[in-house]
Amino acid sequence: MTIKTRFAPSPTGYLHVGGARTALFSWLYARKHGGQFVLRIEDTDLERSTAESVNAILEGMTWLGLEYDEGPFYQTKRFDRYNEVIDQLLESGHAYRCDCPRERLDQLREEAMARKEKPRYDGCCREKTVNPDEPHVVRFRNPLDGAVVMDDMVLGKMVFENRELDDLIIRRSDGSPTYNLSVVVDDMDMEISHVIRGNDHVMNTPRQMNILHALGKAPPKYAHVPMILGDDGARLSKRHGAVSVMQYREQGFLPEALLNYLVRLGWSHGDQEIFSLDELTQLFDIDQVNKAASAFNTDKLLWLNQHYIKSADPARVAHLLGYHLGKRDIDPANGPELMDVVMAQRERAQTLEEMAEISEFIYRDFDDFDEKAAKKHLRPVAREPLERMLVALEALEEWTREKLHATVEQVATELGLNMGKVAQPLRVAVVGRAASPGIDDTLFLVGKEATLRRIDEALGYIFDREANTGEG
RNA sequence: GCUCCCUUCGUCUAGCGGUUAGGACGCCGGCCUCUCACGUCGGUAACAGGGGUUCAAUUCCCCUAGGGAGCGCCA
Repeated sequence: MTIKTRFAPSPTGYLHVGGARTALFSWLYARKHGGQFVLRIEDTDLERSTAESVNAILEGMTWLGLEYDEGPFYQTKRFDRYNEVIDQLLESGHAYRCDCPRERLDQLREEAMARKEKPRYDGCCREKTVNPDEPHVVRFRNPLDGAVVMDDMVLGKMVFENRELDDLIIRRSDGSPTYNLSVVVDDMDMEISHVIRGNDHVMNTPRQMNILHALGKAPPKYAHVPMILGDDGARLSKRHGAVSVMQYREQGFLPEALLNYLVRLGWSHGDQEIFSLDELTQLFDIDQVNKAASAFNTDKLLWLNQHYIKSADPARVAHLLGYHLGKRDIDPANGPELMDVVMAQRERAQTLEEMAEISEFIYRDFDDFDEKAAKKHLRPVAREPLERMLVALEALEEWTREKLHATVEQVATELGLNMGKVAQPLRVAVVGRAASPGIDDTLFLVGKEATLRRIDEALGYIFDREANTGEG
């Protein structure tokens, strides 16, 4: 059997992490088995589907690198086919027209709830003959007894009693097909062998299997993957911040980090945490996926992201960093080689956004010293080391890390101080705060001109402080 | 309310009848060190509860509790 999976989002919002993981699982499953992966846009809800959402989903898939072999298919372009199937069902008696007014349906629901029963359609029109020219919907004639058995690849064997199911609408009064009908037709026509989807679809499965059965087709294999919960264990929602995959890019995450994080939510391979896509296509399997929902933990994602920032090709990281610097109105061309910045900062940043932030000092003078840092390091005792550094650096002809390191070391030795006593005031003077890459890297990246200017500024600051407090 | 599903450290998880219940993130501490990090070493912390089955249950069964999903002319 040739393996074919699909990812079928509805374009009513952005691609979120839950959808992305489902897509990843489907993609991996297809890749692992040398099969095909299909992208299908489920836009039968004309009211809520938008072109922006379609673009956002396509963009998200591209960013993640989940390329599809077929599609994107749009259900709105297949209405004729769905109607053909509905008519076929009508003809064979597996479906019937229903003209129950909405008010009656609402009332039915309320009454059932009041009786503490599950709200279901009562089958009122099952045996009625409804005029096709009058307003009506088409319902699927679900079997009244018996049971549907689904052998789910993650949930295991599940049995649904037909009497728990009601006659679902498969064609709306406006003539458009509904979800449960169109998925069945599409999965059938596109020869999807494995339906991998979110847990929220479990209850649809027996209905879809019944429709398939009425059509005389064998059902595909199903795998219902658990939901992803928010940091707080509650259902993931907009309240949790970045739920859209593209927001993670904006925040400076690498796609491989997000993918690696997502695949470990519900799936594992022994104690291994880091997986390349190649490894995953070898190791992943859907029946090892957990049944229980899992909570999204941003701290772990950050850890993975830093791991990938550290191990990714610096040239690529540099390119990406350029984008994030640009968001801060910084033109990387007006500074050192971006690669040098990356090499100096990649062990200090968990995201590219953070890397851009902590690298600002390289490109422009800061407005104020960090209060705590200045208080601690820009004290009168630091005046002499800084004055000496100023002179020594001014005289330095080769602005290299080696020379810079030697200079700092020499000044420290001359004054009988340890490195820290010189490097820290110098760091605060040049960076504005107490944390930065090694002092030689820091000075190298800032450049001679800005370094001298900022040391001078810092000396002025110390001078003012001495004058004001009488410290000394 | 009804139907179905789930339940190991705070979080992600390993475990598939006999383990000092393992790893990872986080957190705490040591080392490294010019700062911050990185790295490294160590520590903290879990089988939801109750019944069975068994020589033996985290592992199998049942019940309870808690959590989730579904119950649309949404997907």
